[in-house]
Amino acid sequence: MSLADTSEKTIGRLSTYRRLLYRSDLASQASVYSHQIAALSRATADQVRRDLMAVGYSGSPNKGYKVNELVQSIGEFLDNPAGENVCLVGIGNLGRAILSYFSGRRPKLAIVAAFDVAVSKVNRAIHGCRCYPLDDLAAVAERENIHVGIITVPADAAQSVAEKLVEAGVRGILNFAPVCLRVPPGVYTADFDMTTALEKVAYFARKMGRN
Amino acid sequence: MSLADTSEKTIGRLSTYRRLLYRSDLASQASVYSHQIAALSRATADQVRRDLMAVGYSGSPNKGYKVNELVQSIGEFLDNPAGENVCLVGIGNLGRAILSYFSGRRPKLAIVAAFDVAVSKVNRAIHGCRCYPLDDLAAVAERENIHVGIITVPADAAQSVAEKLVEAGVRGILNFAPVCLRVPPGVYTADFDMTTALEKVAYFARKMGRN
DNA sequence: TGTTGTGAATCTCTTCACAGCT
DNA sequence: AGCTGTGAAGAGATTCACAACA
Repeated sequence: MSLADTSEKTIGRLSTYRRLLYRSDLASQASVYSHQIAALSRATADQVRRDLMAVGYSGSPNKGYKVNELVQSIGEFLDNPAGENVCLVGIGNLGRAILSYFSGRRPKLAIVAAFDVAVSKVNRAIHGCRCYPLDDLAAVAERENIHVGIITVPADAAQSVAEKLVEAGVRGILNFAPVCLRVPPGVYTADFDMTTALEKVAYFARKMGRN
Repeated sequence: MSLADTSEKTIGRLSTYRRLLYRSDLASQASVYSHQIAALSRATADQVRRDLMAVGYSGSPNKGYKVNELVQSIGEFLDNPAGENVCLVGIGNLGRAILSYFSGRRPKLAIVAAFDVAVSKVNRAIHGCRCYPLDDLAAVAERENIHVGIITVPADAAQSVAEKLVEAGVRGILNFAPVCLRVPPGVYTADFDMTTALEKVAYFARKMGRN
């Protein structure tokens, strides 16, 4: 339980290490070295060890880290022990794809409600997730104890949805709309824009060709 | 046309500035100050000016930047003047959502082909994009002059798809599968994992609540 | 006065280097 | 010998501060 803040980059990498450990053939081994984790991810062995300092789990020299203990320690560091209920606003193509992606995947980080303004899209279940009218957001968020939200509405609706989420008690927002949300202090926002991601890839693909 | 490398972060922000300028009410104004761009994005005015140094477009003191010229200069810096054709591999829920997202949006950065191994999904058009069997990738990539790819296949197929893309001449990959791709030097890869993105938001949402 | 463009300082993150362990 | 954990150095990104300008 370190008191120092952990950087966004480290948190992202810890999440990645855990996920890669689940899947890889290393999961069947009893123990793993930092350089093996590095080989799976985009990190160096140094960086892996540095990141693991934050979680406070120590490996042993010459034996490395016990895989199951390491995964559990990362979980204790990253996850809310009580679980985290998430909602999604905007049941379009992307919203549905995300519901499908998370469906039944992680009980401790589950999308438990989806919202939309369109009457035709609500009052049913999509990929196991209940859909409600946007007007019910505050009530459902309180009832279901939701503190994290995903925004997949069009750009011009995103800011207004963000404000409704904050008012409903949401403290963290993952935003896929192509705007930068303005939220009060105490609320964390991550913007992910598909166009920017693709433009970056196209730019560096072209630049690397030059050398 | 600066010879110095520009950082990934700056490229991402330049893409963001341009996108925000398109949409905001600033687009109708003749000129814009760095602090106005900063207010739309998550950057500071200092950072905006520093980033714009890379594109080589100069504003004028007391009048700022001419919006149309600025947008055009960023375009000349970021975009391939010949345009960039993109393909997508993996026609699942997420793949279809991405096809829909980019459909008709940017002629210079268009998804012109989609691929899947499932026979039932190919030989038709989705959101205006032609779908082919994965085996046709090399032929179609050459014919359509494709050098950027998007991966939306399951985790265990992603590495193999990445290798096929590279062999077909792709130099940049945007990967949505939850693995870190191994690609040869000269190929640029960006991994975006939805679970990691959401876990980061949940983590910081919880931490901020403490203070 | 209020802005741009940019050197210099600061802050953050990564990598190096190595002591200590098994 | 080969690993972990970590102080210290180095690299990279951001912010400060201010000259030049309109």
